[in-house]
Amino acid sequence: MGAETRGRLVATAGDLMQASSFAQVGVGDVCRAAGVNKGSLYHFFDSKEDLAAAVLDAHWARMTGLMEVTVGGEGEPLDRIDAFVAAFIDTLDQRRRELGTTPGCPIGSFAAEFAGSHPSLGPRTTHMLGQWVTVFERALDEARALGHVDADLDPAVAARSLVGYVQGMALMAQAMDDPGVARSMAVGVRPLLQATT
Amino acid sequence: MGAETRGRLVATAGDLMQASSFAQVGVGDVCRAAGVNKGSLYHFFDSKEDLAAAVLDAHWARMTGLMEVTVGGEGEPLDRIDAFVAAFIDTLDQRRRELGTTPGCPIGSFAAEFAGSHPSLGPRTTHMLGQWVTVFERALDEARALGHVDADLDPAVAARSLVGYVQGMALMAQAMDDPGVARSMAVGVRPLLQATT
DNA sequence: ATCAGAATTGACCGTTCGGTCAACTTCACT
DNA sequence: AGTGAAGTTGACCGAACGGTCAATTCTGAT
Repeated sequence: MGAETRGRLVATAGDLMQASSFAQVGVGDVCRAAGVNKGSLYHFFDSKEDLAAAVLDAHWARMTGLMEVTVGGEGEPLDRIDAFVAAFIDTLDQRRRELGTTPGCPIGSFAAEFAGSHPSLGPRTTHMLGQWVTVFERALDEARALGHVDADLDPAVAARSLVGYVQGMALMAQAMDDPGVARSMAVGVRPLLQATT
Repeated sequence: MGAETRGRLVATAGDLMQASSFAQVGVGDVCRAAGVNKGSLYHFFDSKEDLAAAVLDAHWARMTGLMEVTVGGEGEPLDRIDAFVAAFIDTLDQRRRELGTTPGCPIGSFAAEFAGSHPSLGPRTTHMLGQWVTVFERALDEARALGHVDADLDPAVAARSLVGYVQGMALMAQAMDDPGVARSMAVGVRPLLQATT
């Protein structure tokens, strides 16, 4: 079945691109690493850009899955946000073991590479970050109704700040090649949200 | 004098690379935009990597300059940190006007692109981020001595969190192509530092 | 005025890139 | 068993890449 080949291509390309970047990884590299010929790759994908879009979607699917079981789970909203951050850092750890180097946030890295320069991939990442903000925003609405955060807090702004902070955590961990850096930064989440409990 | 040509090459390469990325910008692009022949570029720089190192140093020089007049200035330490953040966002605004698109943090963007994949540029960016953290850390030491932040606060961790947060601010602003996003996130700086005043 | 070295030119090189293609094999379905 | 689509192969293409180089011009010190 070709679906398996396609999946292997997406997974391999995702690994390579997360370990370095979209531009640094050639389609030849992906094919070699995946054990697939170039013609096959272009049977499944129209272009390198199309492959990158599939990679991005795969990353985003994993991210939304992570959000569902944490932010969308049970318990108090701020605890659920904490749970997401912890789980996110765990994936950093896991990916570091798989890739041999600490990656950044797959969404954020693509966003930084494509923003303002790539006409289709850039907006796609921007939209994902926007959805991400919305998920946090809903949890913060809930927390505000419960009085768990300061009443003056603007959930929309705070949610955006939180996504940004997570991006910064990932970037610092990537630069230092140590997920522990992100873990130490996690204590800043609650203060950032002006939690009152 | 050749120094001017060299400077124009660094400035042009800096603009192009900040608007997209190192890998996306070819030396031919840089030469064309700078009005310089390729041979001249290789008279001043050993390689594209060498050029990128010069670009990075130029960015870092501007950043340290910004830090000196803000964090290293007069007044209370937390106010000086606020001043830096405000000035940093101003440069985002200014660069957006110059480049036509909102850039990320020049240091952070390079760090994300090179970390773990480029043997000389990666560590260089990491070192810069480390120095950046140290500057904040000293200001936070001062703030702690003055009782302006919670006594339990670990200045080293908080300083790293702050640099990360600034990176996240820049990334979000870049993705949304709106420095206003970063400006709205600035209100999170004080809470992040657990300021008590 | 001279001359050495810096700066500049633009053609050129080998490689790698993203992408194409016609031919071949495998698979699902009747 | 037969058939058409899906999947696979590997050679191939033009363009763009980073980088080189011999030749030429500019420049500042003597």
